[in-house]
Amino acid sequence: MTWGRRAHGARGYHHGNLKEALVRAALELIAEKGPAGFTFADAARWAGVSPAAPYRHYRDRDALLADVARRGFQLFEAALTKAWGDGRPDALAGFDRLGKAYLDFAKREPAYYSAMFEAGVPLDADPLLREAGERAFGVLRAAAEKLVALMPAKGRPPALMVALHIWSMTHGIASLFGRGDAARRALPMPPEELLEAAFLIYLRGLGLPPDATGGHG
Amino acid sequence: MTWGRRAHGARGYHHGNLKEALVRAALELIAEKGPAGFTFADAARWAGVSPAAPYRHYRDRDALLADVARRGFQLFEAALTKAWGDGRPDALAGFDRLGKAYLDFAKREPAYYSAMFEAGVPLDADPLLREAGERAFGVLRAAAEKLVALMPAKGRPPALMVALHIWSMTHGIASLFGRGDAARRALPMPPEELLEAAFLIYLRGLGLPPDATGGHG
DNA sequence: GGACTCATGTTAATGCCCTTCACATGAGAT
DNA sequence: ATCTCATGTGAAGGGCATTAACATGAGTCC
Repeated sequence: MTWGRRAHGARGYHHGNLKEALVRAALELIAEKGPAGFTFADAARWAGVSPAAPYRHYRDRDALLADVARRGFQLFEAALTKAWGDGRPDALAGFDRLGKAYLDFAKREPAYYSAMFEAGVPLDADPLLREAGERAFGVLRAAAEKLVALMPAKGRPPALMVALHIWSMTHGIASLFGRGDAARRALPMPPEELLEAAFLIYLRGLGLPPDATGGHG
Repeated sequence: MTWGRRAHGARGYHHGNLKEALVRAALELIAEKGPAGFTFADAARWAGVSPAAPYRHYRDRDALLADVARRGFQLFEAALTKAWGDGRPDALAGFDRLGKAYLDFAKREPAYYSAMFEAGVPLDADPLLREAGERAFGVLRAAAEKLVALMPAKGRPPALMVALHIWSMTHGIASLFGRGDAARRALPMPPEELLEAAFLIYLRGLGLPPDATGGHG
């Protein structure tokens, strides 16, 4: 009962910043027990308020989850944008950082990642959520545009398709092997290496200049 | 209350086949409301028994879910094995069927697929579950062995890595775009085409004989 | 300053679900 | 016919989701 009244700056009757506290609580609880084992009442308890208080800020548990997912997509977009670094010094290097940033996000922010991709949050639930997700994907797509521009125009694949391939591969690896949790499969190599090798093979299949790939995997 | 007493062959006090009925109920309910919106009590109601009855067959809700996942992996393995067809007439054709069978399973058996990959069932929970999952993956791995055997020994990639790449890519596509549900993203092309194109590019990147790929995507 | 208003919290209450316990039933063994 | 045990029932305790009625206090308007 005395956990955070002063520590977090909470006051007496009114919390003052309950919405943010609920989001933090959700992240803690999701990271701890998975998206399924997170309850609205838990979040309220964690924030030090009564079980009914969260309803003043979120319509229901799913709305809170959707908000967490939306914030996650924003952070995700920022991380991807930073990693891409406008494709410098070249698109290949940028792509490599992009993939690592994706896996890194899944590993370092498993709670956000769960909410974004595994919690079964319907994207239609919130237009803001859908938009945030599409903006994050937009980074991948813009990167793919620059990547295919390296290729000779003849036989150049659609950038959207390339972006979807990269996304699928990376998400597949993150989803199957991404977290060190006990719930996931074991791997004979780190996920980053698995992904990097896949990138190199895929890019070679696209006909990208082999000299820029730094040799072999 | 009268829905299935006779229709499903259930008797009076004793159901007679409750375990199977619970599995079917779980599949129905997961398909309908997702793995999260499935409750033990619902399954009991669906089977026409009291809420306490399922506990005679499963320790708890998660155990039922794990059993559904285990059965799913068995069906999955059978579907993949059949699709692979021992790599005839060649490994490329077999691989193509394998990918389609993977997506097809995700689409036709969303309830099984959810339980297997998205319900957060810990693989450690049941040794039988883990084994079933590994046997299903074994089909992919055996196929990858035959595939890399087509390549010149020099620079031949590890078959396990190839299997993991294929698995990740396919799972990524299935997970992100696989089902027609409203909860998933829209695609400018059917997932099967997206996957097939990725296969072709990836195999070309591996240096597989281009003439066997049938031209381009 | 004092009263008003409204966002934000609380308590209480309902209904559902999870889980366990004591008890009931009936199918198969002796 | 009786015994036994797997299987099912009903009731009960505890928790969560959700709503309704009420409480608090921060900001606003005189």
